[in-house]
Amino acid sequence: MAAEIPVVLIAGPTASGKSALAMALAEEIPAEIVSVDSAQVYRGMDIGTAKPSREERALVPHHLIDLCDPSEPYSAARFAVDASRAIAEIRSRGRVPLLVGGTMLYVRALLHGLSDLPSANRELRARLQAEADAHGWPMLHARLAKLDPEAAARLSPNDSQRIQRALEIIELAGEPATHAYRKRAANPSIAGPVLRYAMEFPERAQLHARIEQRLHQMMRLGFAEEVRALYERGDLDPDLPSMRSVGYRQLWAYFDGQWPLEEAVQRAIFASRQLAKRQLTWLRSSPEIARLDPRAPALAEQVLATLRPLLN
RNA sequence: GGCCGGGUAGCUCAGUUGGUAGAGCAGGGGAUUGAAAAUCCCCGUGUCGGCGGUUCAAUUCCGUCCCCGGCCA
Repeated sequence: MAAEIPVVLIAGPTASGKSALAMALAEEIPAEIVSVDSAQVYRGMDIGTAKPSREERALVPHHLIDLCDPSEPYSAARFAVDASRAIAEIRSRGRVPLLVGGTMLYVRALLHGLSDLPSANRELRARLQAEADAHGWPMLHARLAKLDPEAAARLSPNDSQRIQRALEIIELAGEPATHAYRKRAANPSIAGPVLRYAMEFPERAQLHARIEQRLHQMMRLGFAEEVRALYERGDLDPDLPSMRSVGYRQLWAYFDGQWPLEEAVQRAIFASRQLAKRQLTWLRSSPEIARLDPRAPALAEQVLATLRPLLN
């Protein structure tokens, strides 16, 4: 039965070798890759997101890549829908879905689900942002404290995004966000067995070295030219989710004349390390995810040993 | 060789009218429900270049030496 085909999750911080493992697995079993990556969904953002190459994509079908233009925001909710559909389709072909990526909120949305809440509202957010620009987020936090004391207590007066979202839910749902969460419990978006793995170097320094090497490699491949093309389009701005991505943000500031290229590169490396640290924090709160040492010999075999028996 | 600046946290620097010091960045830890590669919270002991001297007390004043800039020879 198709739904019984296991799904394999390969998570882990940036530059930890997730894609290489996925490709190695796909050589051994009939599989398709589902990207779990909030930046690879954007078209024209290839080098800086370490998007799989054309050759890799010809070898193994990849999903949830190049879904939208950098001018439009994607979201965790859309991901949950898109990913569960992709997983169902792959299973219906009798193949194994490999979920590969480091966007841990997306992993969570898929594995644990999201509550059924109103989606983002562009006009409302613009209005709240304008208020924040005029009076500061602490003022909006104070307003939230009146409408939903519980939510306000959880949030820092400076946590712009979550304050904005909480106020958005209240306005659109007509009730405090805290109540809405309770009434609409989250449900997992995928059924059936899920093998969970995460790539994690035993030493942080090893990851840091790989991150730095990879950023320099991206520069050699023309990362700066890629960002220049986006910068010169004229219709994008640095507040867009796409342009806030690691590397793109720093290179954008370079083209904007804020600092020299060398500094932009150094800052991009810092931002990558900080991203990796946050990804590892997510991972630590998920002990049910098995750890793999990226340098271990015959890595793919370790996973296949568990996976193969489930495929018959 | 002479003169002038500097040598303080991994880096860039502030500061102490003498009572052993603090910011930014980096780094570490945490949170994480439709922007998540985002957003936010917490964490700062380091022979204050070395050695002497003055002093109850020196990173701070004095001497000397070393190192790094700049200018002059």
